[in-house]
Amino acid sequence: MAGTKWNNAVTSREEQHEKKRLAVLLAGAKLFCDRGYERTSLDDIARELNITKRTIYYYVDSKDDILFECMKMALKFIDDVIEHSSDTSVDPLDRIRELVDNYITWVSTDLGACLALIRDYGLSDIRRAEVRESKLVLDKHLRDLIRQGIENGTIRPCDPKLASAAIFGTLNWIPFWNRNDRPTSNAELSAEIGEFTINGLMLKRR
Amino acid sequence: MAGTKWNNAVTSREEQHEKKRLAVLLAGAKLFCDRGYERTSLDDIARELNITKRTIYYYVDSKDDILFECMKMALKFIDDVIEHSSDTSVDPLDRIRELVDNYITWVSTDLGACLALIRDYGLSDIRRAEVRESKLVLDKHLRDLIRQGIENGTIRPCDPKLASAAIFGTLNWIPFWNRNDRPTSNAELSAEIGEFTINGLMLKRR
DNA sequence: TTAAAATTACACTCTACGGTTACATTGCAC
DNA sequence: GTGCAATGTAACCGTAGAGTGTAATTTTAA
Repeated sequence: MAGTKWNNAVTSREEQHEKKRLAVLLAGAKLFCDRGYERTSLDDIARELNITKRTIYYYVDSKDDILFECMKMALKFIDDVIEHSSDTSVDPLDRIRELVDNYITWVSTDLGACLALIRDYGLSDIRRAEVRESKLVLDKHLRDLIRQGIENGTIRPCDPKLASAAIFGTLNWIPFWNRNDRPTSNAELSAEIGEFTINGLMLKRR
Repeated sequence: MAGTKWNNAVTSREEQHEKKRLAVLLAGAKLFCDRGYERTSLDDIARELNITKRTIYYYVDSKDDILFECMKMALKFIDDVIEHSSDTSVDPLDRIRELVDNYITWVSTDLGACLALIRDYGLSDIRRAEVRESKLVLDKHLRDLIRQGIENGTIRPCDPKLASAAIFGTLNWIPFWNRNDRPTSNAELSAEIGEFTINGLMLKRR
């Protein structure tokens, strides 16, 4: 029964446990994004998975945990993004472009959207600090790239902090308007939003 | 006593009533923005104003009402913005610039920030539709300006819908990161974010 | 086959909060 | 100085939802 409900291949017990735990977190992420953290009950999540609330507690300790684990997973992606745009032989502007593309793809998933859509009010102070710290790391990274581009001469002189905020604004805003039945494709987002941000940074040739 | 608490000048009863009602709404807006709608209790709002919950109900019918009235007030500003950028003798790009500046100023207030920060989940279907409609009107207006700029030749060819979304992204994101003890000034925001958005739209001369 | 793991059923506690009420009290406006 | 508006006090109700305890049942890896 459980096998069919959770739709898992036959694997070791431990693997299955991890998979099911993940399913709980993902269902949470989806619902949190769709209707907000506070307005999502554990029964909602249970219903989404065709299980009982009690089972959820078999995999996580609390509702807060679900949110926090989602955010932690989402934030782990940041390492990858930074990694992917850290080849110093590539022009900063191109590295920014790649970062933007990766971020667009990520923020279009339920897990990624959590970072933009869900405020961190519900988290404990320590956890909130942890989340904010991770976000700040990425922000710092982008600011650095912008700074390099300015020195480089490819990016117009500007305040890297505010330019970074502007870019993350366009990116984080995507799930606010693009979560619907007929979302704009990532390719299109990348083409238009990507172009917009790069253009916003670029030096005008006169 | 009431006079000191609410800090009102001596005026007619009706005026005072309206003023105090407004104070309730503004206090609500502030707290909703600071800690989220769901996490703000009516007692919180009452405490903020040094009054009792009972008094709040003397001015509004429900918590929902507070949010809705805040949003309605915030959205009324949209008419002004559209009005202010409707002088067809001015270049579309300049009109966009003015719209951006006005929006930055507005979104930096508690009331304006409501529009960006607070999701409309809590509202009834009718009210939510009303809010979304108003937002859409502004969105359409910006898209129009962009379209005109493209025809004009001052704005590079792009999808007006996505360009508009990108711009509102940078703008709406401001209260997400700039609500703190030492916020970046509107002037600076306007200079940097404004420049960024305009630059993002502009045609590059090669 | 079997023991452990996974899941359910379900009743239950506890708390927070929205919303309401009755009544008393204050104080302004005319 | 009287009457109404405004506010306070202090209960109270109802509900929703997080989280728990436990026993029974089903599933499944070994």
